[in-house]
Amino acid sequence: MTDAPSAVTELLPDTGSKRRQIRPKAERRQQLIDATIRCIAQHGLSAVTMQMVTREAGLSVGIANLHFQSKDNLFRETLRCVAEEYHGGQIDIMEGNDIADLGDRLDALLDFQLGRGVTQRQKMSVWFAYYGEAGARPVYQKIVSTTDRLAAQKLEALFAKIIEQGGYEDVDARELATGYSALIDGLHLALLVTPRELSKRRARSVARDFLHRAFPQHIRR
Amino acid sequence: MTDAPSAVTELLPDTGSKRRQIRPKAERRQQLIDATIRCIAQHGLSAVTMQMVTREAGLSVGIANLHFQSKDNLFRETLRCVAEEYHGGQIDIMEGNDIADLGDRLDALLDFQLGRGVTQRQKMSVWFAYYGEAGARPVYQKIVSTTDRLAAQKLEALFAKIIEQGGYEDVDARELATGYSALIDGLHLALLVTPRELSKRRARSVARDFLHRAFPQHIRR
DNA sequence: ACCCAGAATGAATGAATGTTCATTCTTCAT
DNA sequence: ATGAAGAATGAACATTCATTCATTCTGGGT
Repeated sequence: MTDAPSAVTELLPDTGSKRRQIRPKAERRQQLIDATIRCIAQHGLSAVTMQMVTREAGLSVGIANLHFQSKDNLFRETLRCVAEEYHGGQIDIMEGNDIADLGDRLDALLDFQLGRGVTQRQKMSVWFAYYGEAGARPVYQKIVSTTDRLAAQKLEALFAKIIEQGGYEDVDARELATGYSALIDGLHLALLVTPRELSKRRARSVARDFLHRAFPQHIRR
Repeated sequence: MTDAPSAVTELLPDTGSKRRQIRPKAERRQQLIDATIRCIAQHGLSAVTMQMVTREAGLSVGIANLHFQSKDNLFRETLRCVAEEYHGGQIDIMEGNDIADLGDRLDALLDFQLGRGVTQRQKMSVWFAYYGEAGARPVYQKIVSTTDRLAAQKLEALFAKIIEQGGYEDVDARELATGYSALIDGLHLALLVTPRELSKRRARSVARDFLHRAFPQHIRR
């Protein structure tokens, strides 16, 4: 994210330097996606223009269409990027075996979901901006639901293992996984819309409470 | 859409009649707000135009600015309308004394929140379309949080009464109310974005499960 | 030193959209 | 019947935006 100007390219600190830089396609794409995320967070999806994005990226207007063909496509790819980062992070924690204890693994998941990385206003804004349009745009639904389903399955599997290990009665893994996912989404929403009413600290506490009530042996209050 | 050029203009009663109707201001305002809701649900907030809304309402383009001054204002009023309907409905149930038993009252609340009226795709779409922009638009945040806070207080009070009545230990009313609200929001979101994965029936079941685990004597499985 | 593939630019273009307002029409009190 | 108040209309206007493309520039290969 930090725009380190590639080592010691020039002696001048690049103040207003308009020297044209040629960079590989992949790098420019990421640069534009990052700028799009910042713009959506600051101005809202519906107010974002191509000029805004390219200026934010420090590039010219033409370049967005060069690398993404259209605004629509740029927005789709941005959503895909955010979705993969979020769901990918969850899946890594859930299926990685670097944390042996199941309770600890669940804790790590919660930390990821409500920790610094994900609950930055920027990322949350983007997330819900797209949800807001998803009702009318099947494309967005598809992008999200593809990765979403995989994460949901992993979560259900983790819950099932915990249920088995703890010998919990009257608890359905699928039902609980659905509830937990919804709870996390709802907390993200509250953090975004009414940050005054809910601190991140309390959000974590609320989520832990949910897990504690379901798996008292694994998650302590 | 079918532009029937009224072959028999005068003889038919009013099929495709373009007779100008004059109605009181309040009625037209509601008519435009309803049309706005339908448009947002169908096309997404960012794609809605004034022409779209006024055509949907069966009126001319100029009338929106006559009654709402600007598109921005029309959108604000639409949000206010939806927010008041949702939060008002909840508050009526929670503070009304027509349901004596607290468990039954909670049940009624759940039915309202996940029942026909609220979870219509139309209303949900509008709801989240605004949430999506809320991060960048303080005005929207304010409109929602005003009514939201009141509903949250009522819910907390209801939970507190139930906790007292049931003698539940280790349950904090505020914490639980926050969690329940977040859960409901999250379920709405899931119903909107991945309706294939979650039926309304299962959403209700998930929410009941949450309440059952907290208040086993009041809410049965 | 030279060249050229292709990365980058930004003025120009055309389409779409919010808003205005001169005009038309409806209603109702008189 | 008549007139006035104001509700409703929609063509016109100014603006904004996505997209294009002729041109410029860069860096690596020879």
